[in-house]
Formats: sequence, structure tokens, C-alpha cells
Amino acid sequence: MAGRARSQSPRRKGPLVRGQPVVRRIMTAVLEELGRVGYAALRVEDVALRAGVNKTTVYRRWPTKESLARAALSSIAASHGMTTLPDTGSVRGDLVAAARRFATFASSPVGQSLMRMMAAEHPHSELMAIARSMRDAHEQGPTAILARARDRGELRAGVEPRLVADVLMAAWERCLSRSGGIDLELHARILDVVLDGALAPRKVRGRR
Amino acid sequence: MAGRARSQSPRRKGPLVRGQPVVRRIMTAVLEELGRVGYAALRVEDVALRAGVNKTTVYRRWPTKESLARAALSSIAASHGMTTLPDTGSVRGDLVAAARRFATFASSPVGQSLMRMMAAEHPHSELMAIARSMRDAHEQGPTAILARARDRGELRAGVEPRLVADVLMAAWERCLSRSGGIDLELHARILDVVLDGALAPRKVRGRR
DNA sequence: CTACATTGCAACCGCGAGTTGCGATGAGGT
DNA sequence: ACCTCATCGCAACTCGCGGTTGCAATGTAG
Repeated sequence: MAGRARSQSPRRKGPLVRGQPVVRRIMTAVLEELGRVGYAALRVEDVALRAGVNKTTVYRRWPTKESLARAALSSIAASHGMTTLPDTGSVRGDLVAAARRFATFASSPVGQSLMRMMAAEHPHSELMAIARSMRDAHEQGPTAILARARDRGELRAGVEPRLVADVLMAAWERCLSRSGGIDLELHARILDVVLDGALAPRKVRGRR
Repeated sequence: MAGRARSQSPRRKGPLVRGQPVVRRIMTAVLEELGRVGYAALRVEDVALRAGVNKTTVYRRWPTKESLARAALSSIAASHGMTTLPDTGSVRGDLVAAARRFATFASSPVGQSLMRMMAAEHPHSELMAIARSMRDAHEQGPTAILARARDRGELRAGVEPRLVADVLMAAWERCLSRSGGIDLELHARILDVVLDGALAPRKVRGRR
């Protein structure tokens, strides 16, 4: 009950975007907006505006705002497929490289918005599932590096690669969410602590 | 233009709550709702309903939903003042105690909702400021424990208490946000890694 | 040139945040 | 007991945004 006599507006914007290009432009726009204002303040109309597309067109492909955000995140997940493992010769060097790789991603607008969503919704939200899977994907790198080191006998007995990778990633994530920026020197110091431990080398230390 | 002839409804709820009790009931209601549905899905009307108070009354004291949530979080921050430091005799024992204390708080509804907000909004949001301050407050415990250990010479040279505490808290936070529950045994293993390090004791590294 | 799929457009619904005007209530002072 | 004033309940309202709808306009395949 809305259609009225069109006053024949011959069109403002360029020659009308269609098909696959529309998808690309919308996905890009979503990621940009997501990095700019976060998920909660994400407005579909702004996304459409930035993509040079009408709001209706967005809703025709993604029925809800959540599905829209999910699609955008998935699209970036695909393009960020884990490349080959760094191999600098030492465990420390490999992990420093992994840290650099992670920091690069996490400081990008996309990474920012992703991290922001991590604890935003309910822990069992659908939105969380993909975010979590991406985090796990990024954790594969450090885990693999440490597993390789364990196989070479370079790890302390009983130490699980997965656990150590978890601790490292957690610390990196936190220093990112705290300052927003990336401090590779700080990452290195965290790495030193986790690898070498905090306790002074002593005689009969109670533990171990 | 809204007042109409009151059909003299003699009142439904109890004898009308007033003054300071209203504040308490609203704060409690906010925390409960916050733990139930999170900040994004928080509805002021539901808060009012749960507090047995009218929506208008809520808005009269806190002009926006954000200020309401902030007030509730602040109120809980005050009541969770850091008590005395644990003193079990060993650094490890103290930190285990600190972990238990933190886990207790973080697994409560209030703690849950707080952690959920940590990355929800913009890193420079006002809502973040208080959440961050609470996190820092909880970090004071481990930091103090480690500082005490450093003064006794139990820490490796060059290791900063603050940094180690940061790593520990980050790891704890993460394993909480991952599973939702608390696994003290897992906390202990994380503690072992951070204190003793991951690398195997080798020649050059005068370990143990 | 015709048929079909896609997009633009404008109006519309629903819901929750935030506002307003007034009546109703209760506590303290006389 | 009575008056006063601050506080609260209530209902109706505005506004912004998520999501929907019906049709005109446009581009493309055949």
C-alpha cells in the first residue's frame, strides 16, 4: 500500500550496481562500519549508504542485521586463511613472528570489530560462534609452533602447547584491547615471561 | 495532555516504595537483568518491573540506559573492595587463592555481565572506563602478591609483577569467557606455566 | 523487442529509549 | 488533625531504527 505515482526521477547515483558487485560492496561497507562504530551501533541504512545501495537491497539478501554481520565476518575469515607457519629457526623467533601476524590482523578495523564482539553478546550467541572460530584459527599458529617445539623436546615436560598458546593469545588480546595499539616490544616481554617463567631459578623450589 | 479521570485504582503493588529503598531495588534489578540478558538486550522497562517501580521513576534518577548500567556497576564495585591479601606462605599458594577469589566474582551474574561488556562498546566508551577500573582493581591482588615476592627475591631478574599479573588475569579471563564455568585445576596449570615457564631447562639457562 | 530478474523508492509497522503532564501518595512540620 | 512539598504512578507521546511491502525503473538474457 505504498506505491505512488513515480515522479520519474531519472536516477542520481552511477549506472546502478548489480549482482555480485553489490555483494562485495556491501560486505566491505559492513566491515568498515563495524570497525568504525561496532556491532551494537551498526545501522543497516548507513551500510547501504556507504555501499551506494538502497537499504531494501541489503535486506533482500540478508534478512537481519545479525546475519549481515555474520556474513561479513565469514567473508573475511575465508580471506584470512592461515598461511604457512613461520620458521625462523627458534621457537621464540617463530612465536614473535606469529605475534606480529596476529597484531597486524587484530589492529585492522576488521580485527578491532571482531574483538569487540567477542564478549558483547551472550556467550552462546550465534554471532559469537564465528568470532570464536576465528580466534581459534588464529590460535592454530602458535599452537602448531609449540607442538613442533615439543616434538623436538624443547618444551618442559608436561607442558601442553595448546595451553601455552592460549595464555599467549590471551595476553596479546588483552594488551590490544587495553591500549588499542600494538606494542611488539611488550609482546616480546610477555613471550619471555611465558617461555622462561617468572620464578627465579632456585634450588629446591617447592614445585616441580 | 495525558492526565485523565483516574478510575481510582487504589494501587496494586505494596505500599509504594520510596526514597533510598527505590535506589537499592533498582540497582539490584539492573544487575540481575544485566546478568540475565546482557547490556545490549537490557530493557529499562523490565528493570522497573523487576524493581516493582514505574519506568518513569527510573528515568527520573538516571537519564539514560547507559548511566543506569554505569551506576549499577559502580555500586557493585564499591561493595567488592579488595580485602586483605591472601598469605599462604608461598607465592604459588597466594596466587591460587587470588585465582579462586577472582573466579568466584567472575562467575557470578554480575561478573558475567561485566566481562561481557568489556569488549562490547568502543574502547574509549564511558561504559568501558568503569569496567576497566574494576578489572584493574582485581588485578591489584596478583600484582601485590608478585611485588611482595619480588622484594623477597623470588622472582627472576627483570620480571615485572604487573606484567605477570596481567598475563595471569588475561588467561583466567579467557578461559572463563570460553567455557563460562570455572576450572580451578586449569587455573593452576596456567599458573604453573607462567611461573615456571614453558621452555625446557637447558644448559645455558641456569634453571632450577 | 520481449520476458525476467534485480534494484530504487517511499511509505509503513513494531518496539524500545526517552519525555511530559498530572493525579495520587506519603512524610514531616504546625 | 491538617497542610505542604517532594516523590512516585500512570498513560500517552515523540523519535530512531530494524524490518516489510508494493510498485516503478532499469538492466540483461533470449
